[in-house]
Amino acid sequence: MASEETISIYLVDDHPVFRMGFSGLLHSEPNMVLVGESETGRDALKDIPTKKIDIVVVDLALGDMSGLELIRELNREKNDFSILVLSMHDEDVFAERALKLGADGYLMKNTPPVEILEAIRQIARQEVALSKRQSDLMLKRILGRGADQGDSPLKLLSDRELEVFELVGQGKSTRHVAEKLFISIKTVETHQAHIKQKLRLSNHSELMRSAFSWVNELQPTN
Amino acid sequence: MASEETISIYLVDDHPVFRMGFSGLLHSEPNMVLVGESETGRDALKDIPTKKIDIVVVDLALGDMSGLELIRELNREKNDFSILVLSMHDEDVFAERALKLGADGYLMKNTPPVEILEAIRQIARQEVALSKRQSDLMLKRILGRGADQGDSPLKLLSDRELEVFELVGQGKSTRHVAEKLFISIKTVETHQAHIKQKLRLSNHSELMRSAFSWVNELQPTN
DNA sequence: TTCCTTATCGGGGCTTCCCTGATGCAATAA
DNA sequence: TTATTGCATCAGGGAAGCCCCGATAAGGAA
Repeated sequence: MASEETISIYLVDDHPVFRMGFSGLLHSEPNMVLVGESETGRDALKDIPTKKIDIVVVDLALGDMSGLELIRELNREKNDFSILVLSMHDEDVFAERALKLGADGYLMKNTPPVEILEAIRQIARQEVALSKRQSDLMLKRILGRGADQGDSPLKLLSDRELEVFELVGQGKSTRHVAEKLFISIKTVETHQAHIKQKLRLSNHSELMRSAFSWVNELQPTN
Repeated sequence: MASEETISIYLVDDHPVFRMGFSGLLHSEPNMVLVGESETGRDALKDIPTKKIDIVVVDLALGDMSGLELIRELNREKNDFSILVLSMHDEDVFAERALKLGADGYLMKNTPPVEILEAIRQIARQEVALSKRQSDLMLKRILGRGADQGDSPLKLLSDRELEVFELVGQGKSTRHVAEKLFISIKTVETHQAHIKQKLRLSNHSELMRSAFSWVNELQPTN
């Protein structure tokens, strides 16, 4: 618990040059040690259980499997390490998903090294590590409406709004939604406006992106 | 010209940890030296002309501008360095474009370090450096016969169309795309229309969905 | 040269976005 | 009982976007 304790780190990333850089970065830190690394999700799943590890750092693009999948697999069995995602993927899209699957932090790969090290220390203290921007966004979303909805902000939507949201996610136009529901275009527009308010989406593009990714997530084993 | 000669290398990449790894990699090579690096395209365009450089290594995702644009800019004026692209972007989509814009090699970031060093040596010898797979594909195409555009329909898109597609995938409005590219809204609309034709997308919703999933590399657009 | 692709734009009609409203209904709180 | 709140429905109007019809100019290929 004291800051003197050495943090054991395992890296899963399919970019050899990045692994070299990460290794060098940890070498400059006296109380961090890289205890192993692997290039693929499969290797990681074999290797990690054989070691004593505090933090697993994973990329999301792994060649053989998605990093998200790896996180799910790692957390399927009881373990005593934490997970930090270090990826070039848009945090707006993936950070929340990664945390839901059991990650403890999410940083983009262009994050300055000092901040990466700081995030590792945070996670070692059992805290959650996110960029200021992203953590603010999530807090706003979760605290914004009180303890009303525990998990999904979609619970804020009324039945009718959810119907509209789903059709938007299927790529339907405003007109098409109106015809499908036998109501006026103007009414659909109002529903869309309310959805944007409730989900804190600033324009129609964000609404569509949100709806698309929601519709696409209906099948995975959550 | 002889293999004894030292090769001066400049790196443009927006991932600090990757730059560290690359720097370490070159340190292990006696006849290669890293003479400078920058994080953005703008900095690179300022810095590079002030140095004596043999090879510029560039990433395609640069934050402030596209790496393709940087290559075009670098070659706008006469120079005496070669360019190696080192990117995580799909080589099927980008390798040929990069070469046409004046790059001398294209490797994916998950390439083993030895092959990266070998590519640098090849380019220093004025050869072209590509993965075996990619060079075979290009040869086949040039020789007239091959599975031409069977794999990724994105290859059908022109450079400009791909730029627009990417911005759409980032949730940018038509107006915003136009401002970003310094062209008329009408021109952006034309590009969008051509993209829809080439990718067989029937309306703007489908275009957005396709672009979203592509930029996030969830699953390659079928 | 002729043809094709690419990149750039315009007109005009229609649709959608976004804002400010409104109405009626039902459930709940004061 | 009255007031409030949330829900679902709709209108008007200006701005923006979509989608069809074009066009022009540059560059490469046949």
